[in-house]
Amino acid sequence: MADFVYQGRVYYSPIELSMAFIGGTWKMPILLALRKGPVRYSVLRSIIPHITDKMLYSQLRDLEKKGMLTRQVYSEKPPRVEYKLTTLGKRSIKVIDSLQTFGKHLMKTEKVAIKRQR
Amino acid sequence: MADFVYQGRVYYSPIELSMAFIGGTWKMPILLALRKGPVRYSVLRSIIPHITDKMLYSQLRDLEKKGMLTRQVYSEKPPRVEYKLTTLGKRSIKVIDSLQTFGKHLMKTEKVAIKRQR
DNA sequence: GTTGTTACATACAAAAAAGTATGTAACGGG
DNA sequence: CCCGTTACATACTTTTTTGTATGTAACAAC
Repeated sequence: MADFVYQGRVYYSPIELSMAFIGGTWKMPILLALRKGPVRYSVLRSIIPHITDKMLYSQLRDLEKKGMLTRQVYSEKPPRVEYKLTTLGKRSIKVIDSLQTFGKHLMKTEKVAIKRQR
Repeated sequence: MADFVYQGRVYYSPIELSMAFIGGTWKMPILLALRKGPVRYSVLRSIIPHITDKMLYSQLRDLEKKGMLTRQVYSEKPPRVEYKLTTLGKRSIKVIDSLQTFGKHLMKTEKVAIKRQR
């Protein structure tokens, strides 16, 4: 497989390209949060544990740029903005489900300690 | 989902744990290279494009530590070492296939430019 | 006895990703 | 008129990941 370029970066394989679309700490949690339909910015921030404004904002922009989701602004008094999966974004869900299934299996079989909440 | 700890690191979700096992630039190419059976160190280095000794070595050690593969040493004159998937490693293959399928789809539909070899 | 092969191993530097802190604009409520 | 909410936006720092360069030990071939 020959190397290729996407958005100014070099990739060595289709897998690497995949990871540019759904990899990193926050893209998959964001995509999963949108699987049932459009969700507001503030809701995303509240339902995704630990995420900060900076990461939510920058990952949403990146996912939008890559065609994984669309941003819809409603001109209301307190502004309302909703994010929604595109067809491509929906296609990524089955891949993410596969990763999640594997991760749940690991949690059952590996030495994983539940962390106390505080 | 509560946070949990594995090998001294905190994870927020099963997906993050999955990525610890197969994520990064080199783990998936290595695992795929082993799908048909045991492969020697030198063969891995020659069939995985762009990988360096340092990355191959450190990723093999990490995958071994995580129980994804086993290392078998044959005491021969020029030493021979073979790496082989465990049951867990084999289980990861279907997840990686899913990512690869998604990546191939992206290559067909996104603005991807093939890079000239040199 | 110099070079080559096999399979690592490590020091150090660069690059990429993520986190912290702070700010903004347009309102609305009290 | 000060505070809170919504949805960003940016500067800066820290952490993590990856890459570069170099070295080693045991032979074997020439």
